[in-house]
Amino acid sequence: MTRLRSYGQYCGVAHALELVGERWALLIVRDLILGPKRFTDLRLGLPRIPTNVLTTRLKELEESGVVRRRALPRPAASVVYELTDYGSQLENIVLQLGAWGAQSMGEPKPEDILTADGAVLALRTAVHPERLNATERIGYQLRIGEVQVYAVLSEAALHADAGTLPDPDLVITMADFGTFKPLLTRQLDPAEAVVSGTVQLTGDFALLPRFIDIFCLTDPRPAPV
Amino acid sequence: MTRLRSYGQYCGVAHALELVGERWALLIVRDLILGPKRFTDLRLGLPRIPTNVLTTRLKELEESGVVRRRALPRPAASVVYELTDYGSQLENIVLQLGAWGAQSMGEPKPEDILTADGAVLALRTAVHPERLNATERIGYQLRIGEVQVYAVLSEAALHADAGTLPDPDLVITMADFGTFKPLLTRQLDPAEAVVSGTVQLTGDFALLPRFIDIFCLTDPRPAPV
DNA sequence: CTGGATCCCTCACGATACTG
DNA sequence: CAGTATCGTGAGGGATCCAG
Repeated sequence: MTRLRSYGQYCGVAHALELVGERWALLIVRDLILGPKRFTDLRLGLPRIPTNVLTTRLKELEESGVVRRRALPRPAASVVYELTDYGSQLENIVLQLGAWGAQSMGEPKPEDILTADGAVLALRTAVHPERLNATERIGYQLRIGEVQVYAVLSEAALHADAGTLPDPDLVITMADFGTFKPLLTRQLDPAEAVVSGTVQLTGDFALLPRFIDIFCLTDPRPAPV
Repeated sequence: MTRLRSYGQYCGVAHALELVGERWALLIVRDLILGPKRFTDLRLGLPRIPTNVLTTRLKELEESGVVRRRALPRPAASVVYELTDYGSQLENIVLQLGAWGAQSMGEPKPEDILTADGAVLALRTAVHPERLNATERIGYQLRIGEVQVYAVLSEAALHADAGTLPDPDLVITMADFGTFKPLLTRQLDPAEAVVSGTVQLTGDFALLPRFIDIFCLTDPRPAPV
């Protein structure tokens, strides 16, 4: 049933692509990086995926040892999919691939969506950990189109997730999520964006440059671990 | 003609996969990492690829700005494909993907081949640059099945390529290329392999442990640049 | 409501043959 | 050498249906 199409090469890259190179597979891994998810959650994050393809991919990834299927204990009569240890080793590769792809990403097409997971991933990709300092404690709330995500910098670490923060130091709002990437790549000047109303701020305005500094996709980046 | 199937997400990973996520695409990039290649060279390195698919992929990769098609000057009435600067940024990602895939790679199947490029890539992936030292100068010649590749360590850098070396310090020969990966992952004990005849040596035997030490896929690795 | 299974259609892939 | 042409197959896309 699960026929793995071989590339006919004894090569790590070829074998890796046999495991996670099928269409949709790496996007499933991407969504699972942020934590275990149910079938339906994955569907929502991958709006165009046919359910049969999702089923097939999950089976293949499970068989490959990348994903584990786990039944939740009572009372949640449900099932979650999560990355195995082996699958988790893809995390940095997927993030780097995202950073590479983001460079050549233009305006969003009309049918494109931005998920909260996508925004969180973008923050985790873009962050420059070496620029954080231990004494600093900042809470950013982002509203990007419909999605709400937050980023907390404390103890030289980033905590980013979907949802809202109780007392953010700065709320950054943009109606169009097409604004987000130019901001992170410095194609869009923050000050200008605020003046033109493309980006709206609530809170300590002075924390915006710091945000751009910490989350910049184009600055040279020390190698991730 | 070139219809790019969209994933419908405004996300760096999704966009990256639209550029290089099609079947065979990353293997083409992989082969081009080692330098410009002609159409026929690519065919030889990708033994199972249909020529029309290779043509299509090259066009798509060119359109995506990953690959550049360049006509060679006279007298070589020919064409080569090479990575653009943007495409070259995939190098580390592809190597890391190869290291990830190699971990779960079993015995080669009967139809699998090993190309010289594959072996060179494996060496460049497996090398621990931080273990090289500036004073050391070693030339290894490897014969893995039919392929011949060499690795020269000098001035704390690795030079690996297909072909032969004039005066190697150690020649490492293995008839079956299935032996190569277990050696690099320390699943196969070098001393045992030599005693059993799976691996044959000519030259300074004492340089074999050093080889395994420098090229070890499983040891924790400082982040690549 | 979650977690799929089934059906049908289309197009990308794969194999082979052929050409400038 | 560097591709095009042709054609069959099967994986992906999309809608619908079903069991717990």
